Amino acid sequence: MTTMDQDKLERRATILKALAHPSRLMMVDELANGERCVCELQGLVGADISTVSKHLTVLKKAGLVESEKRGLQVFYTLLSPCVMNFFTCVESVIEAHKEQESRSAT
Amino acid sequence: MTTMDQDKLERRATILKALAHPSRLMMVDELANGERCVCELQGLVGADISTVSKHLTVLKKAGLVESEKRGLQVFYTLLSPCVMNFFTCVESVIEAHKEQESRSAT
DNA sequence: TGAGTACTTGGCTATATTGCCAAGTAGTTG
DNA sequence: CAACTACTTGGCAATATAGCCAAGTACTCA
Repeated sequence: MTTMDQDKLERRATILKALAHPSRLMMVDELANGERCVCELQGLVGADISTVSKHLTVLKKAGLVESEKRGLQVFYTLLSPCVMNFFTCVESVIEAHKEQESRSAT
Repeated sequence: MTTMDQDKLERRATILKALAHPSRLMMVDELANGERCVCELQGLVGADISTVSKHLTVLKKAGLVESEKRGLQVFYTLLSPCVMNFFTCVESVIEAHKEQESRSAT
């Protein structure tokens, strides 16, 4: 088959969508350095704890993180550090786009 | 700085968001094989041509593709084939998530 | 057990995204 | 120039996402 399965595309899109938010990117970046509790991530992104919790649910549903409750705290772990490799490419897109824009502005 | 610049996170999110749609993923996948006109991409995704055009605008604004008009047709080109590398990681997330789900269902 | 902490969920509003149709633009060709 | 093709844009309705507050759950510890 030349075209890709609709189901497969949707699952891929779900994962990319989960990453496609500034706060969630910030949390993923932080989790790349090791597990963090929700309160630590809240301190980082500076939103309501319920908002942070919902963002983490999005990441979890996508299969990007897992959580473990220990005592009063819930610790989140990044399951797929390979997503960090995305950013080299993403940055190159940003750089190329900047150049492109300044060229067209000329 | 330990936390990342808000602006940088937003630009990253914009690029990931641009990719985070089944139809756009399908188009990017197709464009990885070379430039395509809008009509070819329409045939692929099977939506209204205006819908396809708007999806392409999203990809273009993110800096992922560029367009060139030649005669009556507009040809789109993938500017950053490195995004194709994302999918190896994305697939591993999907696989790991499946296992995780079947484990927790036990 | 009762108060407190850490987190999740429900409910709501505001905003963004998606996709269609209709209308407009740009290039081609008789 | 008129009709046609390929595409883009405007406008709208349906749906999804984001974020806050309030309420609920789970665990701890005096």
